[in-house]
Amino acid sequence: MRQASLAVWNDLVTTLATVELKPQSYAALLIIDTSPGCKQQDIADALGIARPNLVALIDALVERGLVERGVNAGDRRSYALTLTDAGRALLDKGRAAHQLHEARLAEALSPAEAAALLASARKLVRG
Amino acid sequence: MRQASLAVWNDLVTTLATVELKPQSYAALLIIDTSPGCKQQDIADALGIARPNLVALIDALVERGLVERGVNAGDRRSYALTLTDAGRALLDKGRAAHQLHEARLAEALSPAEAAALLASARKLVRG
DNA sequence: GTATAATTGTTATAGGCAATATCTAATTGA
DNA sequence: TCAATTAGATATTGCCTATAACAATTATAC
Repeated sequence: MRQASLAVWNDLVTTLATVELKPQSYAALLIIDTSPGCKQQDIADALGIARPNLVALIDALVERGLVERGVNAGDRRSYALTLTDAGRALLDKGRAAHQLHEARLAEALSPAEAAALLASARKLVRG
Repeated sequence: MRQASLAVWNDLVTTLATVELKPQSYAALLIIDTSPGCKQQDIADALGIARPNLVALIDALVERGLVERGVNAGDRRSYALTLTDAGRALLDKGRAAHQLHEARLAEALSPAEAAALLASARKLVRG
């Protein structure tokens, strides 16, 4: 099971790499797109990593002109993260790559199998 | 799915920790018990890790008096790894912990679900 | 209303795990 | 016999994550 998870993960990594994204960068873009103006902390929580390790990740996205650290009027401690046009464009490419990855999984597993797998996975996460 | 794999893995880690074993140490003991006199390389291959990283692992097991590096008459380059009595005793405790872990999984998943999960996992590893 | 606590982002640092390069000793094979 | 291969070991590197400590800002308690 661990091997399977790793195999799927590696496929996702290589697929996203075609658009110069890592799973974490892609996930961060997705979150910022869904919740514009969110804080870095929100992303760290969603990704399940510690705050310090997020700084470099966001740094890289800002440096590539994909994300902007705007000022948050209500709380000047935190940034209001938003996607740039370039960020939205790359996110679309990332989504396409992601779908490619999912399609590859669909070749290996029938829809019923995939659904059962996800259901079992969820039970294991809870339990 | 990645989260599920991680959750299961973490449960195994903490369960084995109660007998002072890591998954890799436990696996190494299992392999040596199954194939007494095997080489370090065999274990590295089985564990899927590089040879240099195995040295410290075996070092630790030898230092704890669980494993012995015997001479291999036929090939003096390699060691003939064997379990000591203490190693066999701890391996038994490890097996008990492992079964506890499996029992905990069985609470979350029915036998049919578990079988389906494993079948899907195998397909994904191949594909 | 001020003092204390908590939060946000940041830096520096350390630990765990895996990979590569290189070395010695020993074995195999042309 | 000499070159190539193999086993183990050491050193080094990189990647990812976690912790500690800090400045700035906000929230809470008294």
